Amino acid sequence: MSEQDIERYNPREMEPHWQSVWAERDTFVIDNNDPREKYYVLEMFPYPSGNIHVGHVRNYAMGDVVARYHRARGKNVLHPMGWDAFGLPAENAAKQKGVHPAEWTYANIAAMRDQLKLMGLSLDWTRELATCDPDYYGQQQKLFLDFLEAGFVRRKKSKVNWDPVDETVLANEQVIDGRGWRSGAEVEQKELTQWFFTISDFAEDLLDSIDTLDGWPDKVRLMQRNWIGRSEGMLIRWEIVEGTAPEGHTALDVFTTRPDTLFGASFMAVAADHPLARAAAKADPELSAFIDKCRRMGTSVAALETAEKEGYKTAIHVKHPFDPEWELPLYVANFVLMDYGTGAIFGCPSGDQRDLDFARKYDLPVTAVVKPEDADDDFTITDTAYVGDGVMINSQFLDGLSPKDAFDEVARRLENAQFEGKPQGERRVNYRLRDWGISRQRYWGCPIPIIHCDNCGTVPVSETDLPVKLPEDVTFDRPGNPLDHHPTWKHVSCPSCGADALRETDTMDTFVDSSWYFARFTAPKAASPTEPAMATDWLPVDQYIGGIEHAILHLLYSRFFTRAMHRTGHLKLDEPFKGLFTQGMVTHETYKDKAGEWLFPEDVVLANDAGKRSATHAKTGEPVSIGSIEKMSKSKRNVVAPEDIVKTYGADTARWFVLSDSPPERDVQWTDAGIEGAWRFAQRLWRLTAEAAAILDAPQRDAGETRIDTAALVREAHRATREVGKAIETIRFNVAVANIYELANTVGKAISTLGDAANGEERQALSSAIRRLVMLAGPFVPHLAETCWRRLGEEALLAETKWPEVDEALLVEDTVTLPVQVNGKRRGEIAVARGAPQADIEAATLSLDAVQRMLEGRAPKKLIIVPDRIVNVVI
RNA sequence: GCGGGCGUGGUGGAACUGGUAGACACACAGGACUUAAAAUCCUGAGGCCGUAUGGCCGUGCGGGUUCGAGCCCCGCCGCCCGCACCA
Repeated sequence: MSEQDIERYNPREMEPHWQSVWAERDTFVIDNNDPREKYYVLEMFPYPSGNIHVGHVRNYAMGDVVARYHRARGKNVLHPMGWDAFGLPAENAAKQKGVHPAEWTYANIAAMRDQLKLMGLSLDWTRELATCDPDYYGQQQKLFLDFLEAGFVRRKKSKVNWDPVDETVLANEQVIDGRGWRSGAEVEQKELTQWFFTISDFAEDLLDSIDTLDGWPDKVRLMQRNWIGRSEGMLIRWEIVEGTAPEGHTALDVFTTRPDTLFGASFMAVAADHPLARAAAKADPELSAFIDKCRRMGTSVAALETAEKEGYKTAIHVKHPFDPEWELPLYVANFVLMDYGTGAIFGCPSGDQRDLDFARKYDLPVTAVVKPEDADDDFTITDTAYVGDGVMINSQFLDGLSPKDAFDEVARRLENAQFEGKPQGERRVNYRLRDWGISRQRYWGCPIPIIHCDNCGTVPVSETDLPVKLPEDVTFDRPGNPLDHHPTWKHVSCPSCGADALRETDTMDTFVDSSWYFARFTAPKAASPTEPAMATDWLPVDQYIGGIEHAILHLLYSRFFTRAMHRTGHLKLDEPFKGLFTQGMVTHETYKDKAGEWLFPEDVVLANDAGKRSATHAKTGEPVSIGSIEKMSKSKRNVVAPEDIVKTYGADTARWFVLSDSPPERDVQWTDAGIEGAWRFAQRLWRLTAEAAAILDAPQRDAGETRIDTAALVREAHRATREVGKAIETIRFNVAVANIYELANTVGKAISTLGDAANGEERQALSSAIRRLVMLAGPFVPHLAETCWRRLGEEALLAETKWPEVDEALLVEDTVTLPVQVNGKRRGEIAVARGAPQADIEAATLSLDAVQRMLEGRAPKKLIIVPDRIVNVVI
């Protein structure tokens, strides 16, 4: 057959064709009543910025492979797509371009939907949702009200992280290095009344249940554990020496994880915002000034690291729980945090470096209370605190105990001691996890359905009045929240007493929107937040795929939401995501011109001269310096546009490239050579199919000799089927790709040996192998595979065809090649029958030249035979 | 500081449960086809020595366990990530 007979595969023609065929046939629209086993695969939904980037391509290509594979395995697969559509960029666009956030957002969604559709993803678009749609956020308001009623919502005054540029509140986790995660502005402390979800009440369950999430990466589980931050300790009540503290303050509660070091205490310290500090400051201007100074202290890493431990000594003293004569001074200290534990500590300088630094600065006593096992009895602390295990010293009745036993002894005694009608100490588990503040002073978010009435306080909006819709006529010409500036929207009458009242003008953190969308997808048009029966059928999500940047917040919030929705009757499970996969980023080289300006890859011409790479500017011809490989970002201009790639090479090639080579959890580097390699493979798969089809279409060659090892060809096809299936199931797409290549190589060799016709046996083997090759490639390059499938004479759509079975019996070879080692070094190999008797293997081994040479006539000391695996001769 | 991960050819990476290290791909070199180029196909290749049969070395470094270690153990080095004044 000549070259001309095989046209090149043209994705520009075939990709839209198959996409319209799938759409017309509703191939990917699911039927809830389908009795087959259900499988839910979900990729983290995108923010509608207006453009799909290559990272999205990789994320959605992965999900699509999983979806198409499981569909081929005969499952009813839910694979939906939606838009995380609320958020600040829409308001920024409104400010900068004068376009309404809704208009901007929906235009972006339309553009991105078109781009996504180019990729040929097997999505059920009938379930599409956008969080900015009142149909969605109205249901979210319903959830809020149900949570409020169930006690999962609190309103409290709290110090908040205020972003002065965005004029909004940020969650602790949205503050990175003391700066707003979006604006980058230095965050200030401000006190506001805020709405909170009581996620901290769920801390224990959220922590313990991590153990059950065995489909999650260990790394993410660990990150969540650390974030929740459980620590076991004691709450100890210290008596304040009468007359030293302001009226009404008689006790100081302290949380400690080291009650064993109680006899090493030399001072007490409270946070600047501690009620006792505030009370004392009223009569002490100097203390008041110190507290102000603490508040002004930045929260940036630099500020924290350089800030010296400082304290202000108050007149207040407390009594040691085990010795009423022992009085300790109370400091207000800048390193004590108000929102961890009780905001008060006892300082034990010998056992804590911070306390030691503080003690040295203020000349406080340092008593060692734990000495290392092997230290002398006169063990003392100089400039390093001892935090390790050992033996208690200088601690009266605790002397000689281990710290752990000392802990128990202190707990026992203080639990039995009474102070102000309560035990003086109690065992207590403390969590680092704080409640989730959701109030945001923004327009483009879900309104909090609450009305503030002077008579009735905070009144929930009646359910029949939901959704509380965002007003459309808003302006962004001044800073702050447009809802607050709106002339009429916030003025309503109280649902309870009818008096004039005000709407809550804060909207919800956008993390709320993404905390339950996976559940909404199971019944996206339901009149309630979920249809519990549907949700029960589909959830948990079998495979969730997204970026590692959401390892903590989004996933933790979603876990909390699922629990809260369970308790309010919307769901019947606690854990939303059975399988989780966090994929790596897409990176690209960076380029700079002589002036140090970043350059787009398309403006750079690369040259490779015997391994030496150089670059010049495409237009000016001036030299360009090649910089480091970085995550693709607009600021560094090291981006490629998926649309351009799809136009040039087609979606299949892009999909194939982002899934080849690099393990999915690792970063992948985008290179021209890589995408061209993928393009070549696509053409090769098409050519192999066409060549195989030509042989199969040709008249059968008369039964003559069989020129290829047909058994080996079929075996390789089955082996590849097994390996590719295994690799997809374990999300190792690069391994799947390698196995597809191997099969392609084998098929290619067979075709070139066969020429243009084959005998019956050869035809059968070739037909089987090429069909399997196309089927295995299907989830990765669906349009191309569909085209090949048709070329092979198949009538049905590949997308509706079952995954091939693996005949394990075919994979067992009759003879095996055993490597033969001498003293652990490979010296040769023998071919024996599978399961051959030891004696045969021994004989074959000993007759090897290499073995005989090494033995020099001696008998081997030992002969280790691992059946069907390896032989090792020990001399 | 605390916690976790990773380290394999020129490059991305494979390697079952401790059993032939380097699959597969990229880049490279040589060859075929072509007026030429592109495309395609074939061949080669971890390093060192050797014409070759072959030998020695080799998975960050140093030790150890084992018939056998990329994989297990101990001690280092380097890089990456998460958390970080959390009592």
